[in-house]
Amino acid sequence: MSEPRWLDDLEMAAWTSFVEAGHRVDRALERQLKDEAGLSHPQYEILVHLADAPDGELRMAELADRLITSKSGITYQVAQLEKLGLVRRRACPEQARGVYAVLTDEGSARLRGAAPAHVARVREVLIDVLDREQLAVLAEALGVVGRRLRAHDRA
Amino acid sequence: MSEPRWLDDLEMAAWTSFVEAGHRVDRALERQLKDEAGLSHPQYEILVHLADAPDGELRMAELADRLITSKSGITYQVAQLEKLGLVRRRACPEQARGVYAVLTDEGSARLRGAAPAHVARVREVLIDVLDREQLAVLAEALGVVGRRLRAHDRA
DNA sequence: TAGGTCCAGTTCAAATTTGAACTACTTCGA
DNA sequence: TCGAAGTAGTTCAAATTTGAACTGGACCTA
Repeated sequence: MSEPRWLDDLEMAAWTSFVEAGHRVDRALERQLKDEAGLSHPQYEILVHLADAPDGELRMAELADRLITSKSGITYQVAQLEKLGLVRRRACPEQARGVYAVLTDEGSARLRGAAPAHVARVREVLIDVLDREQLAVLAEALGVVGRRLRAHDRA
Repeated sequence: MSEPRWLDDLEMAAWTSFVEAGHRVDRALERQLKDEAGLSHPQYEILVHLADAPDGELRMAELADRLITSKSGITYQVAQLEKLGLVRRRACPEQARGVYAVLTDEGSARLRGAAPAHVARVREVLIDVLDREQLAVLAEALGVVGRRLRAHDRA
């Protein structure tokens, strides 16, 4: 290991802000969803990604990749959502070992009901606090960071 | 609930980038610390905050606030670190019910050993990917987001 | 077509995290 | 000086998360 290059003041400020904001926003939304929709954040995210997908269905591995969590975590959370009747499993017709998670009508309704309050909170804690220029830089800068790691994670 | 104001393209891009980057960076650092230092991210963070504090000690509640986690979570992780000999508990002399977590010499040494590789990874995944202007906007924008929520959390 | 290697998901045990009691001390206010 | 409310941490059970092993097919390749 060579000489470490420590972070200067600006770098440190960017780093700590990023970490703190990430954690606090997470917690705020976790609470909001639990209180107002009775869903955990991972559960809500699963519903969102399914709703976005064509036919409201996605393979388990695809879900794990999008939620940035482990395969077993997805198995568990999809099982929870299945108990709630919000998601259904469907064997993949071609790939024998494949499984689709499918959004049910009830899941879709639940998501529609939960979304407005969730979006309102997202605005309140993040979006509406920033101006357009800041949003643009965030989108661009963190977009690059995310894509680099995503590519690396898949490799 | 009034009409929800949905997110426009820019807002949505900022939001999803923020969430994805947050999760992926977290995971990358989690792995790095576990592999190269044998510490979990929360454990590492505790050591960092203690090292920053005067006399290397902090009250349990103060740690919980800085790590943005629950009180019981701190009790648990400090217990883990105590088993490893990296942290020690000390009764607070004045407030009878108070407890300090204190960084031990061994904890301090472990942190010094772990820091260079950790910083290198932080640079690799986030800092060195961005230019100075982007870092400045990140620090400013997310700084505001974090401080607002921190104030709210304490209230 | 036998044997090897991947793959997609699941299962399992262990570690962690959470919130809700609970414990004991402190601090007020009457 | 009594008792009600607060504080600071801990404990506990339940929920979640993780990685490692496992399962059963699919896909080579000789």
